[in-house]
Amino acid sequence: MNIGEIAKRSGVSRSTVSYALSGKRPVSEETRRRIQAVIDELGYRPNAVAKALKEGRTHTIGLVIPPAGRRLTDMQLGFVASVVDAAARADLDVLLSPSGGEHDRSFERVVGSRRVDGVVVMEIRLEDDRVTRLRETGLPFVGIGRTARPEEMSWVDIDYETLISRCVHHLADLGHRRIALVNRSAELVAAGYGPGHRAQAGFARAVAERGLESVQTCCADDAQSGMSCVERLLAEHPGLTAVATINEAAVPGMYHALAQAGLSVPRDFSIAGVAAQDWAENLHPPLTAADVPADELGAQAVEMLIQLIADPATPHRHVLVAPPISLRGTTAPARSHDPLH
Amino acid sequence: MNIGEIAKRSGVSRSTVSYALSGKRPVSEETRRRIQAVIDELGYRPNAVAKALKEGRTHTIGLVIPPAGRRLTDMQLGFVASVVDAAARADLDVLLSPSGGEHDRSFERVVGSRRVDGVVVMEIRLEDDRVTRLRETGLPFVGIGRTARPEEMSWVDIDYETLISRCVHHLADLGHRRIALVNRSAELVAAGYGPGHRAQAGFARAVAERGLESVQTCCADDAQSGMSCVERLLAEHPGLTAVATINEAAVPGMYHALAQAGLSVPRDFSIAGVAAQDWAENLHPPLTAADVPADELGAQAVEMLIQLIADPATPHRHVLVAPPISLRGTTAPARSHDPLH
DNA sequence: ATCCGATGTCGAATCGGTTCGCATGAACAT
DNA sequence: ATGTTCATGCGAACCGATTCGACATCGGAT
Repeated sequence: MNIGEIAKRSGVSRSTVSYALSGKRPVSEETRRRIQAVIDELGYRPNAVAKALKEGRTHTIGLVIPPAGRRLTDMQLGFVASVVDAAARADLDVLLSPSGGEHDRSFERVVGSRRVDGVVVMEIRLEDDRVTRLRETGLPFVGIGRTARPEEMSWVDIDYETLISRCVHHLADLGHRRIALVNRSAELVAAGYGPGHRAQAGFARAVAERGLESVQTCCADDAQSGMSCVERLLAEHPGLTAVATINEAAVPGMYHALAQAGLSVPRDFSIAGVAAQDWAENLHPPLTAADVPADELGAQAVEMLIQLIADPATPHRHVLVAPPISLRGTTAPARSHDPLH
Repeated sequence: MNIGEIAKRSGVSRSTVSYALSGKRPVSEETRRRIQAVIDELGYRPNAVAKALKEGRTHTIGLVIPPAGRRLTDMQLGFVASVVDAAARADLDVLLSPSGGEHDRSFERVVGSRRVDGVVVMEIRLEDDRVTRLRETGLPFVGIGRTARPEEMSWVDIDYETLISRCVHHLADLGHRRIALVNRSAELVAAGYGPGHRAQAGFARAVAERGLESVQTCCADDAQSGMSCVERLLAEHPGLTAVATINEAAVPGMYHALAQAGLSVPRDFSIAGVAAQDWAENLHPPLTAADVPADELGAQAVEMLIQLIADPATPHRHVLVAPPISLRGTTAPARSHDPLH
C-alpha cells in the first residue's frame, strides 16, 4: 500500500495525497475527506524509508553503548533510559550500537551509511577512535564523557575529579587518615577511560592537600570483584578506614567483604562514592555519594544533539556537572581518631 | 558523495559501480580497481536508506521494551543485551521502542512505517494490543513471552508455572508449611502480565498438592517494595517461614527486611525464586533459584525472527524453558519442624 | 469583455541506490 | 566475409515518498 495506491483509489494525483497529509499546500475539504477515507480504510502509513531518502533525515539517532558482552552499570543504564526517553519525546527513534571493541561493524554501519541523523556516544576514552571517525564523517554527535581535547566536541560529563576530591575531603574531615580509591576495571583505565584517570587525579590532589596515606586500586564492575578487592585492601593496608569509589557496581561486594571481616559500615569503615541516585538510595546501608543526575544528563545530551542536527554550525557546548555529596549511611567519624577514646 | 559521483570520477556508469561493489555481475579486474581506488580516496559508503528503499529490507529489527520510565529488571536487561548481541552478530541493527503504555507513538512509528524487517517484543500480556497490531501489519515478530492464545504467534518464554510449582515443592520438601508467593507489581498483574498469572497458577496448584497454608502478594520491582512487602507478610502471617518469588528486583529488600526482623536467611527463613543466573549468584547470600538463561533465549528469539524474515511462511515456533533450580544459599530445612526440636 | 489573484490540482523531477535488458566489440568458428 | 559467443558496461526503470513549477477554474475588479 503506497501513496500511489491511495491516489488512484481517491481519484487524485500522488502529490495531492502528499499535500493532504502534510498540509504544506491547501487541499479542498472535499478532496481531503475522500483521501482520508481511503487511507483509513486501507490503514495506510507512509513508508518511513522513502520519506527519509527524500528528506535526507531519518528521524533516528544512534546510541553508542559499551559492548553488549559487558554488563552495564546502573548509571550507564540510567543514561540509556534517559536518552531513549528524551528521544521518544522528540519523536526520534534510537538505533543501538554496542561498540568500543575492535572490529565494530555495528558502529560503522550506523555511522558510515547515514542511517541516523546524529549520535550520542557513551563511555568515551581520552583518545577515542569513534570520536575521530565521527568527526571525519561530519555527523552531528554528542558525547556522554569527553576526550583529552574536550574543546573539539560537544559533551555532557561528570566532574569525577572534583567529586572524588570532595569525597576524600569529606572523609578527611571525619578524621580518616588512610584512604583507598577503588577505581573501575584495570583494562578500562589502561584503555584511557577518562573518568578513571580524572578520579585518580582528583584523589591524588586531595590526598596531598590533606597529607593522607593512600592507596589506589582498580576493580572490575561487579560484586565479586568488589569483594575480593576489599579483602585484598584490608589485608595489605591494615590501618585503612575508608574508601572513595567511582565503581558503584562493586559496592555491594565491598559491603559483604567488610561484613565478613567483622567491620560494620559506617561505624568501623566509611565509604563515599559517585553513583546514580536511586542506586545509592537502594543499597543497604544507603551509600553516601555524589548523586549523578543520569536522567538530566541523558536528556541534555539529546537536546544538544537535536540542536546540532538542526544547525550543524552550532558551536560546541559543554556541560560538566558536580552534584553535591548526599550524606547517607556509609560515612561516620573515624573511630581510631575519636577524641573520646 | 553518492554512487553517481563515484561513477563519474572512475569514468563508468552508476550500474557498473553497483555491480563492482555487490559482485552480482562480473566486472573486469581493471575497472574494479579503478573504482575501488576512487572509493577509498573519497571514503565512500553506500547510503543505507536508499539501499533499503530499493531492496525493501532495512537490515534492522525493532526491540519493544517496557516503557523507559520503569526500571528494567536484571533479567530484562539480560534479554536486551542478548538480543542486541545476537542481532549484531547477524549484521542487523536494533531499533529500540519503549512501549506498552497508552499513547505509544514510538511503537507505531517503528511498526507502522516499515522501518524494520521484524520485531522482538518483550513483556507480553495475556491480551496484548501490540501483538494484535503486529499481526495486522503482517510484520514478522517474535515474543519474549506469550499471550493467552500462544499458538497464534512465535515466542520464547519461561515456564513460570512449572518453576514456581517446583519452588513450592522444594520448600515443602524442606518442611515449610506456610509459604508466600511474592509476585511482581499489582498493576502489571492486573494488566494481564502472563508470568504473573502463570506463577499464581503454579503456586496455587503446588500448594494444593502439598496441603500447605499459603498467601499471595504483589510487590513492585524494587528493593524498597521488597522490604515493606516482607515486613507486611511477617506481621500478618506469623507462622510464615518461606517465600517463593518471581520478583528478582525485590529480593535485596526482602533480605534486608528479614535481617531487620532478626531472621537469618536461610536458617530462619527460606527464599526460592526465578532469576537471571548472574543476579542470583551475586546476591548475598546467593539466591536459590531457577536460573533463567536470558542470553540463550534472546539469541533464540533473534534466530527465529531472522528465519521468519527470510520466509514469512515459516510455521510458528515455540520455545518454553524450565531450567532446574540451583540450590544456593537461601533455602534450608524449616526450623519449627526440625526433628531435633 | 478582460485581466487578476486565489485556490486547488497535476505532472515531472528528485533522493541514492539496484537491477533488467540491450549494445558494443573482441575472439573464435565456419 | 559472416555468424556466434562471451565478456563488459551502459541506459533506463524502479523503490515510495516530497516538492517545485505550471495550469485550470472561478469570482471579483476594472
